[in-house]
Amino acid sequence: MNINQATDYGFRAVLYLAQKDGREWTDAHTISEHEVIPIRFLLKIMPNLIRAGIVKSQRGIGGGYALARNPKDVSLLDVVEAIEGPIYLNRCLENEDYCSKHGAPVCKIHRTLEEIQDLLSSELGRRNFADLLD
Amino acid sequence: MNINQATDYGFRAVLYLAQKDGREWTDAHTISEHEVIPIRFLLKIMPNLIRAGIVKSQRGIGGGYALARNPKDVSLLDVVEAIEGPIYLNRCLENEDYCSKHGAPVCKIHRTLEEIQDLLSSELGRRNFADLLD
DNA sequence: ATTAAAATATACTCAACGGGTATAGTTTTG
DNA sequence: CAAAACTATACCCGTTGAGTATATTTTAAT
Repeated sequence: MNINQATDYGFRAVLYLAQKDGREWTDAHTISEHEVIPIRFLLKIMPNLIRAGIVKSQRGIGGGYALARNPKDVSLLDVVEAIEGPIYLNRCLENEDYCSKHGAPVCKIHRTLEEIQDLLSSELGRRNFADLLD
Repeated sequence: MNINQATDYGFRAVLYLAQKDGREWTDAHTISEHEVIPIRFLLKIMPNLIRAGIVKSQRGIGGGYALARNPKDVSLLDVVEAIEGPIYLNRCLENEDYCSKHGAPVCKIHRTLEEIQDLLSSELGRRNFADLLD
């Protein structure tokens, strides 16, 4: 029950870019050094943030990455979902077929976990990267 | 970011026993059939619940499992922790050494995740198995 | 046009974990 | 003592996590 390392690196990369406030390109090497992230791993993670519209990139000399949106419009949930996909506390909340009692009218455990999952999502959605800037 | 299958089975086994309200022993075979849990896997999971003091067992003819406490005194968190161990949203919340920026005075991301983790724990702690009984 | 600096795409590795199964043993009661 | 139960330990095997390697493409400066 936790976020993975890639997501943790993603948080830190986004926070680092948020400090620049979209003014300039920052290359992977710089992010990697400041945030202590293995560079090849970082380079694999970044495209996920780009596909999610959180970050933009520029190739070639002088290129790098920058935030694509205002820090206050990027939530922790955005980053988690960009890297790990949607959050499901229990796999039966992803697909009912996973429930071995599948067909049982409504599972009380299932519903309770769903409530907690919704709470978790909304809490991650409330925190944005502007709040995280000192 | 989810609970594992063993924990889901654990929830269901405990809920099933809660319905019996500690009055009698229920053997693994019966739980396995009613809750559609592979019996050998169930037999591996149960000792975790026993070590946590949630369930008690009796060997021999007529034996089986029963709740060791009142259903209202068993929370979802109790079962999660019995089977998966403590909840850590991020591994740096388990041990600071996992933070590659280890030594950074205080990480804002770390602190925010901790808040959310505490919320999640308390929410899982609030729901007990008496509530889950129809 | 060429070169160098960047990101991108794809594939690979390797250990750990998830989800189970198998075998052998112990306790209890009849 | 035999049968019914739980217990302990060890194995299996596919997937995921975390990261590395190689080759390619885009871009800007010269």
